This record gives sequence, C-alpha cells and structure tokens, in this order.
Amino acid sequence: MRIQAPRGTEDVVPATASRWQEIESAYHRIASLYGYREIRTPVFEDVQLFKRTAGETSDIVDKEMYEFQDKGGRDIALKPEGTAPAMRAVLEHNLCPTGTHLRLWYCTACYRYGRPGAGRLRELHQLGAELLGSSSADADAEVIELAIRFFESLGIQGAPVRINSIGRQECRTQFREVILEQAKSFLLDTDEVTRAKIEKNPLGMLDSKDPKQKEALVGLPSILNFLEDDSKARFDQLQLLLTEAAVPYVVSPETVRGLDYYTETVFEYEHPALPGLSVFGGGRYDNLVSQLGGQATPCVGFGIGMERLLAVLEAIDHEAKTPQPVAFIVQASAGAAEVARKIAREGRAKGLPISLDLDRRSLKSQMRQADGSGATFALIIGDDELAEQKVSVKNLKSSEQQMIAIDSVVEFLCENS
RNA sequence: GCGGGUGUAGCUCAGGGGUUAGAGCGUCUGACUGUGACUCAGAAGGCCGUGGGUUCAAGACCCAUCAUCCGCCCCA
Repeated sequence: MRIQAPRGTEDVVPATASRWQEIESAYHRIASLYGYREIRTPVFEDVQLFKRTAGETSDIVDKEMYEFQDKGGRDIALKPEGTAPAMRAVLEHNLCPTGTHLRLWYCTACYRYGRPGAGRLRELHQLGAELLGSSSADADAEVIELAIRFFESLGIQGAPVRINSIGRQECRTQFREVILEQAKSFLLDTDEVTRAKIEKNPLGMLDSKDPKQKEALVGLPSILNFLEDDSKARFDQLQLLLTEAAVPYVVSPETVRGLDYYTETVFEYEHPALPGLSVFGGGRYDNLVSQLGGQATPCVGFGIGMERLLAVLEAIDHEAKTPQPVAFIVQASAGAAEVARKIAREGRAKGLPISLDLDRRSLKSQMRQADGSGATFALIIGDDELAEQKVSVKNLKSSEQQMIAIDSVVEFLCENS
C-alpha cells in the first residue's frame, strides 16, 4: 500500500502554499506595525512545561498531547499550543526584565491527538501574539484589535469577537460552586463520563452544545456578576476601547477557554463559514510566567488557526494570487534553444518570471503550454526570427503580435509587465 | 475517544452479483508542415483504498482495516 500522510496532517501543496505565504506576510506586516517581533521555539518541549501551565482540567494537555520518551529517557511532548513555549523562552533568555514590556508574534505548528475532521487536525498551525508586562485593558484591546485588523486586511469581517471575563481564581472558585449547585439534579441524572467531566471543570458546561446541559443552566446568573470590582472595571474599559477601535464584539458570558492558565479577559472568534469552530481565541494569563518560575508578569495573547483561516478564506471565495510568468518562450526551430535560454536568463536576472518548453514539443503544443502557464506574452523564436535576429512577441490576452529585436526583448518585457 | 456517511481514471461522479469497468472535465496527439483559448477527431490514463471471507462468478454482498467527510467531545 502506498504510504500516505499521517492521519490528521496535511501537505501544503504549491497551490495552497501561495496562500500561506500571502497570509504569513500579511500577518508579519501587521504584527510589525504594532511593534511585535517574531519568536520561534522548538517543536518539542519538556512535558512538564505543558502539564504545569495549561494542565489539569484541560483536554488538550490531559488527553490530546503527543507524548513520548526520547532515546535518553526524557519525557517529551510535541507542543500542543504556542504560549507556554514562548514564555519558557522569554524566561530562558530574560527577554522581558521586570518592569518592561515585550511584544511577540509567531507562526508555529501545534500537535493535538484528537479525531480529525473539518477544521480539526492533528498537526495544525497557529499564528500567535503575546503581549507581556501590562495588566491594563489597553493591552487586551491591543491584541484583539491586532487580530481583527489582520482579518480585515484579508477581507474577513462581519463576525464579532466574543469577549468575556472569567475573573480571578477566587471568583472562579465561587462561581464553580454556583454552577455545581445549579446543575445538581442534572448531574445525578447524567452518565458517569459527563458527570466526571463537569465536576472536574464546571466552567466547561457554560459553552456546552448539549441541549440538556443548556437547559440545566437556565436561570444561572452570569459570571460577570461575580467579578471583583477591579476585574469588572477592566472588562468595562476593554469594551470602551474596542468600541473606540471599531472592533465588532459581543459580550458572551458563556465563553470559556480550554487551557487552565487563563484568567480575567478571554475571547474567541467564530466565523459563519466554520460554524462551531473558533478561528481565533485567547485571553489573559497573568499567572503563567510565575508558574514557570519567573517574576509575576501580566500577559495577554491569542492564537489564530492557520488552516481554519484558510478554510474561511476559501469559503468567502478569496482568490490567492498565483504567481504567473510574464513570458513563455516558444521554440519553433531547433536553432532557437540557445537564444531562448539566453533571453530567459537575462529576463530572470531582471526579475521577470519566464518559462520555456523543455521537451522540444510541437509549436502548437508549446503555444498551449504558453496559454496554460498564464503568461502574458509568448515569445516565438523560429527560423524567420533567427534570420532577422528578432523575436515574435505575441500578447496572449489581446492576440496582438509584433517583432522585436532579440536584444530589446527583455527591455520590452520590463516595460510591459 | 463515541455515532453515522463515503472510498471506482488527474478531478467530479455513474455502474448495486454475470463477457473486455464507463461519462463529463482535464491531459496528450492531430484536423494547411509557423500560432494558444472556441470547435471537431483520436489516444493515453484504473491492483474499483487495503486484507480476508461468501460464491461457479465480487467493483458490487459479508467481516476487518486504513483514510476521509458529517456530528459529538475538544479547540485553532
């Protein structure tokens, strides 16, 4: 049997690769405008990095992580997310000394052992940003605005960011009790797996799609009612800032996140083209750095799912510019090959993408290739042209044809491309 | 990890026990021996996902397996 790409992985073939490039460069450009600089971290890390930070109640770490021992007996995990490794690197290189700010972006592969499906992969790529050193709502607003401006630059709009605040630890502890109390009768009546899951992470019930769970929570007060004053104030301020920035948002008290390190502000973004799947999600994680042994550093960040973003772009019919040659050189006689190669070399040296026939096929075939390549011009070189030291230049869009001296062809292409 | 659908030509798909497996699109060749896209003619291209089973006979039926899609779980 032929070997296939492992389950849940995708090759980025040339047709898709041009979209990737487009997206990555757009992201890089916008992140730079906001003062973010790139960081790259290893594909694998010490397992403990994730267990200690995103840990415990999170399925991503608990049951979806690719873990193995290397030949030296070290416990290794392929990174399931980008934030913890970035913070590990920040501490390792002391990139954010106490009292300073640090803005980082990255594009990284992540690995999660779940069941693959539409928009769900085992190897996925995330575009991320992290802002370290500020606990202000301004920082929250900045990263959200960055992501939304990025989407807009790709032509994606029309869906609001869902924002919420899950408060600090004490607030969440209190709210968990309220949920468990409210869900008491539901829990008695449900299966073991669901019950264990909810008891482990009651907040997870909030964004459940199960109608029975939804029904069980009817009348539950919003988590926003449990916020302490400063959390509440910050969340209000965030809304003002997003309004000012013209970032469409909606307050969504059901929005919770699947990684344990989040506190206070959380957000996610779902596009109608991919219902039920978030394209972008993140939040504040003020305790992560200290959990890793650094000075307490307030941080906020997000991840954008590259493959999901591509799916959205495809759904909204966003055409990627596929690179096309300016000219295709048609060799209509045996003696043309050398001249053809010379013109191709000169043109490429001037930065013009040029293609030519490799197989000495018929003139008709070469003209077809020229057409199929998307080139604007066919440069036809045959005995007649060689005799006059000229090239027939046919514009394939307009069908106009003219003779141009071999020495001036490249110049002509430069002016007309 | 759970439930369901689908795997036949490069792509989209037809064929649902009985000769040599089909179509459209695409590809290649040709239709005045120097001109693409349109038209016409022809050709190439298939371990019918893989392994086992039932049968005189399997692309078709059964089992398994792998992949993929749709839900769930989870999230990007």
